[in-house]
Amino acid sequence: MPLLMGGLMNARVEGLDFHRLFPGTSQQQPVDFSKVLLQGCNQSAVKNSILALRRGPIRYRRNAMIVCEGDPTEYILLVVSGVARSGRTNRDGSCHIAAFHFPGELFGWSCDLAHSLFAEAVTETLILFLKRSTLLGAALRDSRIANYLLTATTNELRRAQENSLMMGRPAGCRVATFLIDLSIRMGKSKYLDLPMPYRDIADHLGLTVETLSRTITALEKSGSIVRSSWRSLILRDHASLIRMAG
Amino acid sequence: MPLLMGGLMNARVEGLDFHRLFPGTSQQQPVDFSKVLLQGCNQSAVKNSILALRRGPIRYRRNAMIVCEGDPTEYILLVVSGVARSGRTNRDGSCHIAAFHFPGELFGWSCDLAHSLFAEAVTETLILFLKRSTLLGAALRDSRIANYLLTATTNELRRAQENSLMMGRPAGCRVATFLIDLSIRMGKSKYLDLPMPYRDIADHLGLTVETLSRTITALEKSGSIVRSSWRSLILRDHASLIRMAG
DNA sequence: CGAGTGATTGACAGAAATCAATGCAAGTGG
DNA sequence: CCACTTGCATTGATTTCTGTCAATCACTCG
Repeated sequence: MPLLMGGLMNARVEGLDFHRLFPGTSQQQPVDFSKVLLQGCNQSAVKNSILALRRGPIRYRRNAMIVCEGDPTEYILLVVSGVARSGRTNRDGSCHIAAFHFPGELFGWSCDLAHSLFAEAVTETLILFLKRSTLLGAALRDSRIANYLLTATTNELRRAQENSLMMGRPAGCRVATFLIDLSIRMGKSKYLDLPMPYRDIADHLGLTVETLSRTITALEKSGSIVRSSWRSLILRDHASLIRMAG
Repeated sequence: MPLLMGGLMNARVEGLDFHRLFPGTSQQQPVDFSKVLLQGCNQSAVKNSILALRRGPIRYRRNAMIVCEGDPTEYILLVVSGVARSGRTNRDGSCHIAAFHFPGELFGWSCDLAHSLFAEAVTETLILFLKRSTLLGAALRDSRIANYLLTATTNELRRAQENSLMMGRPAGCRVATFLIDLSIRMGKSKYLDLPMPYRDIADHLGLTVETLSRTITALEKSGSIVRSSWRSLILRDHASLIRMAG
């Protein structure tokens, strides 16, 4: 276990044995939270902000609610492993997923008192809770932490903007954009295992599952992608996908 | 001229006489930039960041380009007066407006080297250019400035999220949401003068001007709003608008 | 006054939603 | 080990909404 191994390995939090919470780790290979944090950013100073840790990590099962809309924004969420989604349920029952969150990503940040979006676990997910006030205090003392938060927020802003621009485009374009984006975020350029059900993707893209299914079938027929197995895609023709994404 | 009157009134910048640039001001009532800054935030410390001012204010005519997509992100933009829009032009010629920006709002922030969106003047607009590197340096020294930037970015993020959620909904809902939001941002609850043409609103909502026009006509027929004159609306039935916005 | 921009209205076409049924795989319990 | 259930995905038929094309109108500006 190289590099950043400070005093963090003793991060037994509130009586929870985190080795049991991290399926992939053993007592011999303790988890370094600062490493997870740094996945999202290249500023090493942020390691200190881990000290703001107060609660967690907590493990959530598939579809488990992490925070509700309207919950006080006491904590900021950091994905350690798995995938989370944030969004909103409309009064008519329809649901819109604003974003998916991958390991190393910070989300749930807000300047309001209440969360404007819910957060749920897409897969089995491990979430680290950072106390908002503590983090803000740390940011006030250490401007490098403030800069980290600024960078994280700016990235999320960029993503949200791209998303809202995409929503005005036809279905094929949205799906192609989503697939490309997902393959980049998951670090795979060719083989893509969708971690979330079609239902979620449709809710994210503002489509119905039926339209999504038809669109993916069309992409397959056109030869841009191949379905290797259940929720496993092969992006065969990157160029044509990018062309569709416009 | 109360309160914040520091040494800022002598803010003659690069040979420009800003009294000529501010139509509403005279030599006797110099403009206090920090006041404009503070419209967007309640942190008085930010006044210092005005020192990062390097270029501007510059006045733009209707539809004038302020920054292009791909321009280096050397400067952050602050709307002093008027309204600006930011967005992107697709290869097929269609245009999406990501956001409108009102006085006191900071935009064009990015962690990338190039602007991902263009910025244009909707009306006659006065823009203050804040040098990115200077502002970042100030943020490093003074964490209160960093916090101001964080707050501004978080607000923009919130707005972008709301926008992308809205884009998945039917036309009537989008228009109602937009009108309510605009009336709040412009500080009017009842009488609403649209500062931008229908073309821009349509591009922002992902609709065509025709659909927008029809939707507004429908809103008028249903009694929710009344058109008092050219681009002037009266929001007659707030409750029903909010109901439509869902 | 005429030209031009921006908004409105109508007829029509096309894309996506909706409704409904089927298929497919994983997990459950006997 | 096998029916059975359940959750997801697919496919087809039909409707609804929105975009497109085209004509007209209203207002502003030169």
